[in-house]
Amino acid sequence: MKQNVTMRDIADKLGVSVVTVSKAINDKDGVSDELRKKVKTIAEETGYRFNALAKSMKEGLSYNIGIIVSERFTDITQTFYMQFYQVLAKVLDENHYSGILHILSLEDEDQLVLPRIYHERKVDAFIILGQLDHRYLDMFLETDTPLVFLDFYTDCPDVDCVIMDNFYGMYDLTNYLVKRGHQDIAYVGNIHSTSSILDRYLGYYKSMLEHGIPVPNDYVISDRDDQGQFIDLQLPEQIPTAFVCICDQIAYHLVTLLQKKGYRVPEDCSVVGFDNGIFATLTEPGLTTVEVNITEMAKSVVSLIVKKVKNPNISYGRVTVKGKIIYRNSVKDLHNPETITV
Amino acid sequence: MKQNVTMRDIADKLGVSVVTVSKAINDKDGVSDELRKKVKTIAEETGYRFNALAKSMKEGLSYNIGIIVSERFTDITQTFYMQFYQVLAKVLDENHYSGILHILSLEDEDQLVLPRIYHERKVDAFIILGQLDHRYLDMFLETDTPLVFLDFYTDCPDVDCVIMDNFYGMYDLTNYLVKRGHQDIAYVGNIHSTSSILDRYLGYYKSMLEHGIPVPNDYVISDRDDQGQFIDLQLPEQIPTAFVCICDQIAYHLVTLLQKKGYRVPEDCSVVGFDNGIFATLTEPGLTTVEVNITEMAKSVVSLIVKKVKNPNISYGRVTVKGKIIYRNSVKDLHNPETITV
DNA sequence: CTGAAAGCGCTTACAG
DNA sequence: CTGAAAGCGCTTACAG
Repeated sequence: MKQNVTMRDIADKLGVSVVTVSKAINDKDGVSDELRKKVKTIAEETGYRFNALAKSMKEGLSYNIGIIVSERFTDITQTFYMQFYQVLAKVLDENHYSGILHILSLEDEDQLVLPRIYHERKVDAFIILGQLDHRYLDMFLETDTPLVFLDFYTDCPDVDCVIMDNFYGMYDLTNYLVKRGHQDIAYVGNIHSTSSILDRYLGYYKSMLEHGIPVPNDYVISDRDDQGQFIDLQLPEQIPTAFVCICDQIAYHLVTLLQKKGYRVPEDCSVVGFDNGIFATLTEPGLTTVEVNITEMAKSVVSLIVKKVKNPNISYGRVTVKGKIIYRNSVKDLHNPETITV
Repeated sequence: MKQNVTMRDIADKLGVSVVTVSKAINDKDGVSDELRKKVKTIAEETGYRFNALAKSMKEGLSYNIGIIVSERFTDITQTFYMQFYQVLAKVLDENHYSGILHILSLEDEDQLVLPRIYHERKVDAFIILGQLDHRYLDMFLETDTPLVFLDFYTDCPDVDCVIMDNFYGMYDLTNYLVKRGHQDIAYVGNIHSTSSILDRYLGYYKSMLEHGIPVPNDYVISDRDDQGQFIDLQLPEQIPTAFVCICDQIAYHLVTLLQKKGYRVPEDCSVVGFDNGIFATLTEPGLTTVEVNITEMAKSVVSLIVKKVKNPNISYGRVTVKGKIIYRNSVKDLHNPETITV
């Protein structure tokens, strides 16, 4: 088999032009079916592989999308964004694009260094997965590159981003607890850490307001300091009947803590999480939680990106994707204390 | 700022040729320092970005590497390979390459469908991360693409692969237990599941043989069936003083199981894992385990790949990377029963 | 030190 | 339906 078979080779073999071969291979008009078939047969026989680079060169499009994730989100316990990346890779592939992951180091983020794949035009657009420093984002937005933020947003409504519907997700989850008879519901999470987390809090708060349930000060429990480091949880004197947690990981810690103190979950106290990640399955019982619809978000963001590559001037703004409650056994039904299930 | 600044634009602005601009930008000989400086200044001012595609076109190299991971290894609890991918992306970037992840679906693996990035020549070589079906591997090896296997190997010694030194890793870990006075050591893992796991078993077995310690039949406990599905662990009638586990995940399950049955770890029974992944930190106490040196493996594999792209005919065979024992508190020192630490 | 020519493998727009 | 010409943005090899 020859090393690098090109359209030229096929053309020569058939005594036609490369233009014709190109049309045949790409299923374009302007070739007879007969010739097309011949071309394809020869292509098959010679082991011809299309050279996407050459096409890219001509079009000025690489059909690659850069995906930027801060180093901060990649430690061993934070697997969520890598899970996300994986789905993105699949969805991009289905759309004939490839994803190139760029882990942004803390130094580069601070020094406002753009990735090499930007400087070398290796990608047509970027997806920024997870919050970055404002200065970095602002700088990035100044470039002419199509950009979509994924799983976070900024205060500028024109910037395109795809986010989970945190607000209604948590609202629905809290309503679920109320329907199960809970009135004493505490909230665990630092509401000042990210916009998503604040939105979740507001969803909880809306449900509480609507049901006329008071939220005492010590019922809003911080889980991390403003630098994002986890801190010890300060439980209220009187343990509530239910805890709503910002994410599964902190719910996992809470369940462990409660069990250590001798409380049974959900018999003595119900706990719900958010994300439906690995931590939701590690507690005993498993956590009732809200599943982030990663696949749907990936599809949205890819469809936005593809459109933006073609027309960089359109703005789509904030796109929201619904979550879904996953019912496990961490919630007690106070109306029917015997049954723990849904 | 002009949309697409090219070397042509810079050349025109300076009244020189593109050849000169090219040399200046790429720090090649044949331009005066003075001119070079001018070129770089203009490049900066105009927001010129190098077009890697054009270079690739000329050289016939994309500077992309495909990384193939089976869908099988990407579920929510298996974060190891994504962790690996992340490090690969960094190391590739340092070497001026980019990584393109391809999640291989079970169907494509079964139907022997090669990835799109292969057919479109979007990558110069492939890293196959994690065991695939033999038929698929054989087919892949038949193509002219440079290929390196990562974290597994086959029985063919010529095929390049980078693997963790499972044998000596487990050998050292078992020796450590023996030095701490353990004589009653069981093994948890299905030795028929992968070559790595078999090697780990053999490392354990070598240590036992060397120390003249017998291994009763019920001391080799399977953790999964031959399809890779986890099964319930069949503990021996008499609980040994220590368990050696194939991986942290199964060690985590074992610790949970033992604790449920009322055994304390490590007071009543010591447990060690392998991988130093997320599960090693989720037990109480944390697991003593062997750390797979992901960074070192990534560096090895990238260096191999880069060499193979330049010279596809060289074969490097099996390259082994040493692991490292991470000491936590899951092992009791039988010689000094008071102290649990190292 | 500087640059004209040729070419990487394809596609587009146009002519026949 | 078929194809000659031009070009995408660079680099290499060679001439001056």
